[in-house]
Amino acid sequence: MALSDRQFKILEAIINDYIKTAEPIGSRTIAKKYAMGISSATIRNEMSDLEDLGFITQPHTSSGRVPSQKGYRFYVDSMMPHKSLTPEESMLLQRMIFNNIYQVEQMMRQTATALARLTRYTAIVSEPYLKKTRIKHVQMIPVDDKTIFLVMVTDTKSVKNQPLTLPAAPDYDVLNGLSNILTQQLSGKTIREIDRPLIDEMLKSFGRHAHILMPILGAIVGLIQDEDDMRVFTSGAKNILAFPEFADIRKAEAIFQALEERDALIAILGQPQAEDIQVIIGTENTIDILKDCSLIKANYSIDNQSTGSIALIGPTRMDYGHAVSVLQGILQNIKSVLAALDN
Amino acid sequence: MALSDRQFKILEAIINDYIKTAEPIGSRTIAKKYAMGISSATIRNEMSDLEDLGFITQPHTSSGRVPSQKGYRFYVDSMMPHKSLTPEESMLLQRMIFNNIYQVEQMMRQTATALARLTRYTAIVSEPYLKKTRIKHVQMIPVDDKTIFLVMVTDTKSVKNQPLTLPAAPDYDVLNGLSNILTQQLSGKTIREIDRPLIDEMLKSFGRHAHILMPILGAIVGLIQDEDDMRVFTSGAKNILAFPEFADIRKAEAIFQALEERDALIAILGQPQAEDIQVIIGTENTIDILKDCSLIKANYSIDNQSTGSIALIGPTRMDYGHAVSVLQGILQNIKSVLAALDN
DNA sequence: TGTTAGCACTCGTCGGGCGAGAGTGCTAAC
DNA sequence: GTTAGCACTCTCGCCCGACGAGTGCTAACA
Repeated sequence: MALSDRQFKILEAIINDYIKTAEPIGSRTIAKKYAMGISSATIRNEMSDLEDLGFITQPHTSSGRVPSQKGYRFYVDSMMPHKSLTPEESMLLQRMIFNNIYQVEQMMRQTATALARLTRYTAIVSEPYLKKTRIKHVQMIPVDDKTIFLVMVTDTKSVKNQPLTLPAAPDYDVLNGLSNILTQQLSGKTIREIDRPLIDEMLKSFGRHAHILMPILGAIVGLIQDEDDMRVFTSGAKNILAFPEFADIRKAEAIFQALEERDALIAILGQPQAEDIQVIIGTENTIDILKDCSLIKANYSIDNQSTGSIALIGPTRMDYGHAVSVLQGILQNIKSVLAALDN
Repeated sequence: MALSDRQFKILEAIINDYIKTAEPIGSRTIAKKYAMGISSATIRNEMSDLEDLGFITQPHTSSGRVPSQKGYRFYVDSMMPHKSLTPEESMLLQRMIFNNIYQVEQMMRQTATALARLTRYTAIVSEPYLKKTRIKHVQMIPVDDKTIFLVMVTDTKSVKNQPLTLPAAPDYDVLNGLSNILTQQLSGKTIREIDRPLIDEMLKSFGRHAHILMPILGAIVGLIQDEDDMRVFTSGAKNILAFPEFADIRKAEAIFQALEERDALIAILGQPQAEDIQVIIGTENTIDILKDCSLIKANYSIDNQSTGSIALIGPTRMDYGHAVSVLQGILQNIKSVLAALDN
């Protein structure tokens, strides 16, 4: 079901044009503007096929075509131009980011500002942080044969809990024993201090229940990450208003709302992923507010311990190529600045 | 030119109604809704007079009346109801502000959030800060017979200058002498350290030029405040979108832009004023972006040295009574929290 | 003299109708 | 397989008239 060369070119033209103009694009326009030596009628036939394949849609009969979510996905995966920053952009970036950096917080702010300015989208940046909350007590409680409750008390005197589904949950006595082991081994530790030897030791103590240790540790880390507050900065929220897709104020309002709430921002940034730069288009995002938006996201880390994320939010009709290149450029800068700060 | 009792009541009705509905209000509506025992025709006559007096205007012939800026000013000065917080509001406020306060920054954030939530306007809060930049050198340069240039060098090696208009500017030699006195007395000092005895001493040294000392000191303090960076928090920017007066996205955009720029925010907060709570309506504000808005502003201080501001931005059609009462309530809370933190 | 009813008038809004324009799908010919 | 041509669809902007809210003025009334 691969696209023919011509279909590819037509799809590319449609997406590029739509990214620029936000207007549905018709066969005649393509024929004229992109001069590919075929008539508009032929293009119409191809467009009809592209629509059948799900790459483009019509807002209404007898209007031009608009890329669909699948179309954008294909674009990002297979035909996005690999732009690099223009010299002006790089210089601006250097100037903005290295200007007066004397602490991480400031760098994060500047990063967010730079991202928003260069892309004209909305930037979210989370601070890399060192996890510091200490575990005090861990207790597991059986719920049913597959589920247990994990309860944790931290040195900040907060109690957190989370249900946990296991292939087969041990019974009360066993859980109690395991809870004791966990408390003994982890009490007083931050999650940074849970290292390989410690894990190996616990695996041994867990004996035949070793297989449930990692899910439990994962949950504990999650709870603490939740507890540690990570600062999040945004910039360029107002850029949203410039896009015709947000002319309806209520849509914009929902996004502004989210941008003001730390929890919402953290949810948007989500868990760090393995990939370098991730592009999440429209409803690929599970967060409802962003169903009309795309999110471009990257993570960075310092010595694999402390990680932060940077992301861009824009309409699904984003200039993905440019946004990705700016994000990459900034990522480079962050890394070098952080390295410099570390010394 | 005092208003008759009846005119007063009619104006009050118009303003209260308009604050609620954002719709021009006609004579019949007043007659029906506010049952003041006179016919709509009479009200029409009175409204015509109120319009001549400048308190209300018509968006177009044959539409209802809308309060003018002068009308709002009169309302705020003379007829604003003195509301106090509802018990729910006070409790919410207590909960929000005292919840988990362990540092000033967090309190500021929470204050901004609370203000925005309770009023549904946009809140700006600046952190109280200890001025720390030290003066190194002060030099005054004559420009013409009324104006001098004040140039200051600080220990952070930045040079700042500002024109200053005086009733009669001394000539070059005098200014030079006075500059020397200023530099001698102020060098190495922060603005916190400019106290009464020091000022008295300088007044003596200034001799017959004593009267220009205070404006000069004012300018110096201004320049340093400018230099010291003060953190500013905002909350509820998205509330702006809910007002029909900002249905035109471009207006909203300008405000969002300002809310994202620290310098703009500081300009909005402006210099601390003597008054407790200030209401600045529409074009009374010199900042262009806010010409369609009103600003309610208050300052607070710790031992008269370190001051911060809190402010609310809304459409000129604001519920001034409520906003002022919330601001007052929050001010109280800030003061007590700060006092507690101090110990 | 102040108040009111009545009336003519103004102006913005809303909905319907209409033409222009953009774009499509289909058909038939090349 | 490609293209010209054509009928058709749908949106958009425009005009127009009806409607309603509201006014100012006048004349009558207490």
